[in-house]
Amino acid sequence: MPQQKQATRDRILEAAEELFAQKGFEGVSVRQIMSSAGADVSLAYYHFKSKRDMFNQVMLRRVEYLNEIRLKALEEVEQRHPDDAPTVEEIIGAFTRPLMQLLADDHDNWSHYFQLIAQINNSPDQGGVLMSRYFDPLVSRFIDALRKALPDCDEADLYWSYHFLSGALTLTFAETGRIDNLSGGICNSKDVAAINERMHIFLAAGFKTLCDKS
Amino acid sequence: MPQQKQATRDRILEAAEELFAQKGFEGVSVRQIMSSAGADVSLAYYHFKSKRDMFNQVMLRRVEYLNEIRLKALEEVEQRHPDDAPTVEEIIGAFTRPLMQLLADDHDNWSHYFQLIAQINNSPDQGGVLMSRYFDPLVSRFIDALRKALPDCDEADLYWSYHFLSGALTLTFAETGRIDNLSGGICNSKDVAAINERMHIFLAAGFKTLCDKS
DNA sequence: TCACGATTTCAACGATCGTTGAATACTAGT
DNA sequence: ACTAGTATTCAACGATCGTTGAAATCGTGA
Repeated sequence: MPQQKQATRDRILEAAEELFAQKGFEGVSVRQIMSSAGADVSLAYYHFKSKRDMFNQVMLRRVEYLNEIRLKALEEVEQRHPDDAPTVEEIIGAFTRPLMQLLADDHDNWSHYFQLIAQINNSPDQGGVLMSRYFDPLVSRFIDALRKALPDCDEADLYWSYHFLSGALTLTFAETGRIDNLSGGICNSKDVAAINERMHIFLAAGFKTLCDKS
Repeated sequence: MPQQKQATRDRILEAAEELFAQKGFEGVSVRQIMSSAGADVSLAYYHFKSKRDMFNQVMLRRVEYLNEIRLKALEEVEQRHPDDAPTVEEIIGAFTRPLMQLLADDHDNWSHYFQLIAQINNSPDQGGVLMSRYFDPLVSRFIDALRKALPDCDEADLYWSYHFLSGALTLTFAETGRIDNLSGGICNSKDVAAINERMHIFLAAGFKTLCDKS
């Protein structure tokens, strides 16, 4: 694809990503997206088949890279343990820290993408199929690692633990500002460092306790 | 309000609740809601000021009862401990079990309301202010109880722990079916008993571990 | 039985929606 | 400079959106 066309396409996708993340798929019109991208409405249908196709391309644009760096983080942790299994904290850290790092770098507007994922993960309509489509291969790989770290864990406990992790993680992505209100300013939704210090500790404790309950 | 009018209003609110929960505020038209309620479009504007007002009434209809039974559950737990503080597990159980009980009873379509809350909690646009408006007084009351149960806990740790709890809880409400796919059928999104056995264990462990990390 | 107010229906408003085909501007190779 | 194809703009389609005012129907007390 020529450089210029690619640049326009990316501008559209970035505008779409931000607006979809804020207002949801139905809450934004193609006109609003194209206006925010500084282009004519009908140009959307030169670059994409439909609004839904545009949404799919927004998702696809980043998901491959995301799964790649998280898999690499897991492999690095595993290579540090050639004989035994990594700890639960290490595995969960490999799952969450690459994302936190992208947020902390404040590059390429990753926060918008994560906000979009937060909405999708919690949408009863299509959330299940979309999240499974994009993330289940990677997640299964992480669950395999966790199973080795928790060899006596019941399978259902393992999956439910991941479910709780997923909820905690994606609410963090949403950056709704609620914790700011609730805590009276003690906490800040966008304080990545504060989250990075705490999330894997909280979640690893949940995993270990639930999976040892028998 | 006359009985008949109230009945129609409730039919509209129930249809709106279900559709808002599935598709979001912008994803559903007033015509769809009224058609699902079996009434004329313009009747919506006899009973409500606007679509947004209808949405607010959907929220308000249940929130008072919800906060009431959860507060009562907390007070019961506290009365069982006249001298010391309740355990973290007990407090979190008082926070989550009344909701699980409503789901288990399968009465009055509470699942739709909870799905709606899941979406709102994770919506970057208005999620923070809406959740704070409806739930922060009750949540502050629970955090007070947790502070007593964890007297050495850092304030930020306490609030972040609640944040992770909130994410895990509301993703459970969403019932997206993702855990069904991911686990290959081992887990079921709607299996309230399975959740009830696990959630408070996972979350209480997170609270206790994070708040004792110092 | 009648009348009156409360509830519901009918018909339509302007605005905006997603989408399309034709016309225009641009860019690269000759 | 000319041309061919690529990228963008213009104008408009029918459908649906939230909302409204007036007409019709209903239930109720006189």
